[in-house]
Amino acid sequence: MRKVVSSGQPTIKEIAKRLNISVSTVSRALHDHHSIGLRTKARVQQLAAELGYERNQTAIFFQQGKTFTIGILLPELSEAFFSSAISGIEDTAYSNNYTVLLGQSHDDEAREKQIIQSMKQHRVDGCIVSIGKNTRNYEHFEMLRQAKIPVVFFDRIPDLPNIHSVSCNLESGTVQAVDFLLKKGHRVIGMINGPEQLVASGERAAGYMRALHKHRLKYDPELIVNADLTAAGTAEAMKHLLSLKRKVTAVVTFNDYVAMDAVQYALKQKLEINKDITFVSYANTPVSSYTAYPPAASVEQFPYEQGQAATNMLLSILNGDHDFNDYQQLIMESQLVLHT
Amino acid sequence: MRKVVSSGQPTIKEIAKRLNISVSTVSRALHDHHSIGLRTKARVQQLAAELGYERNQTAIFFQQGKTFTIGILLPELSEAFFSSAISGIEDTAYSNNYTVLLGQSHDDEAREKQIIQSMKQHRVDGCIVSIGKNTRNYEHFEMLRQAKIPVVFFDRIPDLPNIHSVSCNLESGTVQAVDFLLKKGHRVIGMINGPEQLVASGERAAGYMRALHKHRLKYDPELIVNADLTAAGTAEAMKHLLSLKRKVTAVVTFNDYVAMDAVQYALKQKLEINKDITFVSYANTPVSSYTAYPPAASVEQFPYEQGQAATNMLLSILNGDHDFNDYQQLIMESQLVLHT
DNA sequence: GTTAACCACGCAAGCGTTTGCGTAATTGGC
DNA sequence: GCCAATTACGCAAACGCTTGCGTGGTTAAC
Repeated sequence: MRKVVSSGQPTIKEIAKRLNISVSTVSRALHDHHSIGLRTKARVQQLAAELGYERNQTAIFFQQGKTFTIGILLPELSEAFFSSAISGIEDTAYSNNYTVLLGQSHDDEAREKQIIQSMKQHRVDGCIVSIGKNTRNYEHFEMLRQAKIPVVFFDRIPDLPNIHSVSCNLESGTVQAVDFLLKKGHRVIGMINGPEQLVASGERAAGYMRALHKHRLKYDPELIVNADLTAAGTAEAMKHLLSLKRKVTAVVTFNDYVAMDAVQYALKQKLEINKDITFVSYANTPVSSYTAYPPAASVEQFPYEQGQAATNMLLSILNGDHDFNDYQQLIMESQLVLHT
Repeated sequence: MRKVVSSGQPTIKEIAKRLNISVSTVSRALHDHHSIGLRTKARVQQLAAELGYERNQTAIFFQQGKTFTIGILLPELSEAFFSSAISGIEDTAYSNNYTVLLGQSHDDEAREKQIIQSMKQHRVDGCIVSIGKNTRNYEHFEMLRQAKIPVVFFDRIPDLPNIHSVSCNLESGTVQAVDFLLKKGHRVIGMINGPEQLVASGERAAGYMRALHKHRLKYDPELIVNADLTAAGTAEAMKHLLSLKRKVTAVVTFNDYVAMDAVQYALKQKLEINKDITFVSYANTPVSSYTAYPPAASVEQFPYEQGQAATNMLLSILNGDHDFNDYQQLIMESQLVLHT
């Protein structure tokens, strides 16, 4: 006894039977194929409309081996930076008739792997991913490569050869940030950086050093501390910086959230913000404009635009606009935004 | 000349050929079917592992007429309230082996329709949607009903009979909010409400009136104004409220963003926040804790939990735990959170 | 020794669509 | 009036997988 799954949705076969023609003719008529007569075309299209026919995408996906779906894997959907990025990705995917499959890793490597696995099984055409901050092992991305599913990394990019990526040039933004502080007279500038293995952390550190070098100042390794981006980690980092002999008067923090946490810590230590200590950070989160003690400046990373760019890159790869081995890395310019 | 789409991915057929057994045996072996001998099971599973076999989900989706995918349609992915909700939805979908297809309407009715259409074509098993604030026409949801695709509405719920929904009891939260203001001595309390057709707006208004009634105060219709949630609309609403003869000393705003905009307007009018005028709002956006002039209190709506609840409801419907005509509406309690 | 039960597997249909190829019938050129 | 091109359509395979049914072979019960 066959289970009837039909759900009433009319199929191409239905139309064919009613019109007494073959399914192939119906299919072609629906696609406006030139080899179908005008009369039959019209009849088919009219009946299709009447029946409320809708192509069964799952059948087409299966048949074509293409899903017009892109998978997007992010650490945390609710973080402002990433949710802006999602927004940019969805917008450009949508206008190119692609849909978006979503997954969040919560910075958990195991979950990251499972999601990638799931996306692979779903046969997404490509992926856009920002890796978790604890991810050390990249074999799941290697599997995607073997399955010939292209992936564009963005923002949090793994340290791997031969990948596509979109990111912001944080080094130049950091130079701008440190320049800004130096011009305001600060000489002992701390930095609360992120986990060491993130490329983004390396870029921040590099920018920091380049700016110092430009001004012929010497670099004190004690001033850069790698934290884990939690409130507790930030507090500890601040504690370290404030314990140094040379008085730290400004701190560059990994992002606006870290900045806010750092501000909280500083306030507890009875420091006056923008007087005893000045903060500069990254992300330029919109809310910081409403904030009591916003960082004096923030490096805008254009998440929405990064999302757009990553999607466009992925789509052009899917369209076969490039050689398979032509790995692209788009680096957007970040920009320091003053909040004074 | 047949195009080779294979992409090298091994199929069930491959395994069958190599082992000289039938595809059905392989399929059953992979599913641990009892009617397959232990020896063959082992051989199949080992070879599958060696080859890196992975089931082709698109084929299964097609064959089973089920996609294990839920569509989620929201006005704006980057809004904090919704991105928390997404997070909750994705988490519970993930732990039930469902995946999530994403779309944002940008509060545009036409786009909302297109996305629903697209999800229908993608044959999602069900949908979770929060409607756009301008949506007046609900025929696209009627189409989903006809296609027997269940949909759970949440937060922004249309005024339709026979729907599933998850929402927060804003009326009680509003009563708490107005009570709070009344106890602080405010007697002329304005309200910047949302678009009239939103159920959420009605609930806020009802709560407002109920609180007044409880305290035997009479209700002045001039004090409630329906705005469009833009900064400009909020400014206009504030202008109206401040122009009234009776001096408004407190305002309940539709959400934290409206509150922030209202605060900005009040500051421009040289009003002192929490002295000349006090704000109470909804959403309890985390950032408002960092904010310069946060609302004195905010009604927490638990977006993450709402997302979880909506997903659980949808999954239980998909599991056939209910009659088809057993429409459920879950109403969660909101809770006033003081920021003092 | 017959029947029944079970075990281990193969056959083949079917899900809805696309598409290469074949085949009539009509048209046009000379 | 013959060949070629064009028009209008049908046939059937293929995509990968699941599953109802059938079929030998072995075992157990009476």
